[in-house]
Amino acid sequence: MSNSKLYKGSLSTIILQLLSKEDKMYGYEMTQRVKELTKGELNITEGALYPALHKLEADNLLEVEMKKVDNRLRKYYKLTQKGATESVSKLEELERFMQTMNGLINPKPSLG
Amino acid sequence: MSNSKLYKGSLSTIILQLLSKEDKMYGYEMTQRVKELTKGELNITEGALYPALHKLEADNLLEVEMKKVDNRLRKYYKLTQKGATESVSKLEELERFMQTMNGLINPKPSLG
DNA sequence: TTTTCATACCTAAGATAGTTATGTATATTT
DNA sequence: AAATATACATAACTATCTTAGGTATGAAAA
Repeated sequence: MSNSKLYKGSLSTIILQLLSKEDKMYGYEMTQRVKELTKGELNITEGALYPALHKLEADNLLEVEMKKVDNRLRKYYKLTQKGATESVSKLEELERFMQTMNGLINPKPSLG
Repeated sequence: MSNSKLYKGSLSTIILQLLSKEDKMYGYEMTQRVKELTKGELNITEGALYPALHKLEADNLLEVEMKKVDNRLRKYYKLTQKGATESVSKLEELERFMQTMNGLINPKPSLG
């Protein structure tokens, strides 16, 4: 995924975020999209991605549609209603996380 | 630690960051400091903290000094030279991570 | 033409970093 | 006297990832 351990725990957030911007995507496409959006900084491994997709589907956040393209099978994922809601709260969670970490590395001096 | 899984992988960064601002701290003090700095958003559990401190010490990033205060034992940790260097690179890593995540949730439209 | 690379899915073993629960001990507060 | 705060610690469990493999098709390079 990356040499940095900070990405641990962020994969489902990333997937939901991708799908909130794009109606439907398939797994391999997500790895490529993330690679280009992050200029190679983040490479999602398939061993992490596919289990994560299956879990999101099992949790009813994603639904699947199979499609055959060029004689090759693709599994397109899209957000369910529940998934759309979750993607919003995951985004808020991420923003809260970043604010919190910022407050830790750059503490405001207490007034007084 | 927090209900959010995003903090997973950030603990050593946080510890090093605390110690780059404060000459020496002991474990319990770190949990309290983080709690106040994050207004309760982040509570470091002892089950996570102590093993993390031991690992940082084993990796030669921290050194220990025992002190008896009020008849209670405290283990004060401070950065080694190596730890000071590492705290800087961990900080850069965190900032890169946040930039990357920001680029994912708020992609710049490609020019053209 | 055969091998390699890209596309496209998948799982399983192992590593790692947490949680939850528990233990010890002293000091303070209720 | 009992509960809470201080201060350390470990152990069983869980979740998420890495590493390493597997299947299969199509395109490019050797």
